[in-house]
Amino acid sequence: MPTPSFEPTRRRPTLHDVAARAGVSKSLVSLALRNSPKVSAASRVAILTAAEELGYRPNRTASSLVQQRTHTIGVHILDLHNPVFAEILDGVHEAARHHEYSTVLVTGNADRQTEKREITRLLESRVEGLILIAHRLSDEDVAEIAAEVPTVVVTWPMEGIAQLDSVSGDDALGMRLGVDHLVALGHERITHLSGGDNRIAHARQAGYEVAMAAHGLAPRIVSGGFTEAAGYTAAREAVGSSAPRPTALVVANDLAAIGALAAMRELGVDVPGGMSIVGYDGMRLLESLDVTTVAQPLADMGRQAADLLIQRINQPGRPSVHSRVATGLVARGSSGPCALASPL
Amino acid sequence: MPTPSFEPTRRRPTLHDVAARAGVSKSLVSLALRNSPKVSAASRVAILTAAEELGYRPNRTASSLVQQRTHTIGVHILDLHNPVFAEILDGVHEAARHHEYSTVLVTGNADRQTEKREITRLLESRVEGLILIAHRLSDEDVAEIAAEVPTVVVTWPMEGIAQLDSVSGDDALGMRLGVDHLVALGHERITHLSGGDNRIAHARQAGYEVAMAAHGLAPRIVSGGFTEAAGYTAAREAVGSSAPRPTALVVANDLAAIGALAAMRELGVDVPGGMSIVGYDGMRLLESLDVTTVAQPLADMGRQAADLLIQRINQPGRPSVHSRVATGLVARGSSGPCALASPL
DNA sequence: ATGAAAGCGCTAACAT
DNA sequence: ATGTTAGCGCTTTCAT
Repeated sequence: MPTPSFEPTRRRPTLHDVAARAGVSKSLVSLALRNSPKVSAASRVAILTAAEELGYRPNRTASSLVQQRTHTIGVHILDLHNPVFAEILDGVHEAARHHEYSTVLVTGNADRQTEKREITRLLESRVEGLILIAHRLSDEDVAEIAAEVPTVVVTWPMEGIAQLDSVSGDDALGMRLGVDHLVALGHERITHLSGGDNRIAHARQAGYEVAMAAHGLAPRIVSGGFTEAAGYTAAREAVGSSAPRPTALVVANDLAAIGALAAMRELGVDVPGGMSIVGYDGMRLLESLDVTTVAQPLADMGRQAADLLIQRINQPGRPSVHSRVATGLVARGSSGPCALASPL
Repeated sequence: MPTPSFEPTRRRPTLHDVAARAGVSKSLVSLALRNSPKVSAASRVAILTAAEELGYRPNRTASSLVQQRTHTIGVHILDLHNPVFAEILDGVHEAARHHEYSTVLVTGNADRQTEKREITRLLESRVEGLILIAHRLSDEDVAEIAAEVPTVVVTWPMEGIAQLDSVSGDDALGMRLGVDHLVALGHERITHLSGGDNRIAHARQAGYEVAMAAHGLAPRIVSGGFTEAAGYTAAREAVGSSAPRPTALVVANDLAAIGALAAMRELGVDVPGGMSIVGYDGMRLLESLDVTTVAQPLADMGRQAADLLIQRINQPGRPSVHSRVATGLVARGSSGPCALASPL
């Protein structure tokens, strides 16, 4: 098979070139290349051969322009460093491929300005729909985007916006499960390391507060973030502060829980002997690390998001769907009985 | 600020619509929107206002077509689940933005067919260059791609292909550092958990073999892969096999090292007391996990890749560059003195 | 089964 | 400073 090379001098072959070489018209080449049945076998062979010989490569910018369709959905990811998002993406990819949509992936590095710019780019590229796997945009920004193109927000419910669907876990329930688990193990001094100042962190923190109140326990919150570094710092603060040391930490997400674990190691606090730790999200890596977490069906969330999006692309007017997926506690080695509870 | 919404019925506004509303010609609108200095202040205001009111959104497919440029580079990532790649991407993004290039990200899930399809899509979308952050393609495939568009391969040196640059660490040196470290700690029974059947795994395995030979030690290899699961399985096999149990494991990458750690925990083998473990790649997460690793400057590799690519886009003829970045051992808590060496 | 022609939304060369 | 025109590479009527 020849490998034509295109020096800057030589123009890339176009449909026109293929047509000329095969001795047919441009339109026929176009049909043949898209497997239309109304092309004779002879022409088809001639065309395919010519295309092959020239190293023809269809130009999607041209076909998108004329078709007014891109068959592409845009996916924005909050943070590529968090494996959680990769797991959600697996589901998105699977569903998108199933419906013969391409995906194009961008990230805003959890920075509002960058996010806006990247999403603008997607819109200018005329993606047919958008999946936001977490974001830092304002409600107004999201509403504007959703007015322009079908949109699905993954990770929290965002109701009341037209043309917008969402897929999320139940943070209140999840936090309740985490706290219940620790209380059942005899813990009472349970500190929450928060995820900082963003929507999902707030929801989880609120869930924690409600759950603690339900057990008649006083909430203790240290503000943190969704990264290992933030979890590390918050955990040190939680342990080092003047108040009586907590016996358990419910952390805003898995990554921060890993940071909290690192802090305990450094402080010489045994886990779970001296401190129980519970994460949130259910990323696969935590299985290897033997960390208890509140798990969500991540790939399934991605799959649902893509399905909902493609449905809406095909039927823009349909009512919004706000799917809530099941959340469950996965108990592992980082949580155990409270040492204070059983006097030894 | 108005938020125009585009029902399926209403067409998206185009340059033409903006021009009509502002009472000027299409070309002037085009100039104004791109901040050309040769547009009068009055016209500029009228145009910007009209665009705003209509909710005008430029169509990149059209402008790419006419300009014959996309200002976009395509990035293929082997595996989004491996945080190593996210760290490389940070560098790519930084450099790309600096040169005002957009990036579009695809992944082939480490599957050759999918990789080819995704890269084909990028080529059809007329990306101006390609960065392959690891891949599973054949040399022929890569050569064909590089003949068509400037390409940079990250993670291993790929010499002898025109229009192709590469950025990689030195796997032979890296493995040497890992083995030296363990030998210095008194280890002799050092088993390598390999990365499976792919180029980079082979290079690391070869490096291990040379390093062992240099110390007059017999190599022991268990074949594994680049995931936690593969590392877990390989580690169990290494420990469970009939031969005298190794005292140290040099693992093909960090993710597999995490799996190996999990296996040790499950088997009740203390790390580093009963087993030392060394990873490879130097991903940030390992700091939190306190795991020794052979580290590469990941973000810097990404930055270099993007810089090289953009250089080549601007100067297609220049000779190939094969950059090798510095590799260094980062000793942490997962490696320690060999218990057998110091009789206690 | 095949071809001619129009046009998608935009930029750029060339007027004026 | 602004308008006119041509055309990027493709798909899609509409003829034949």
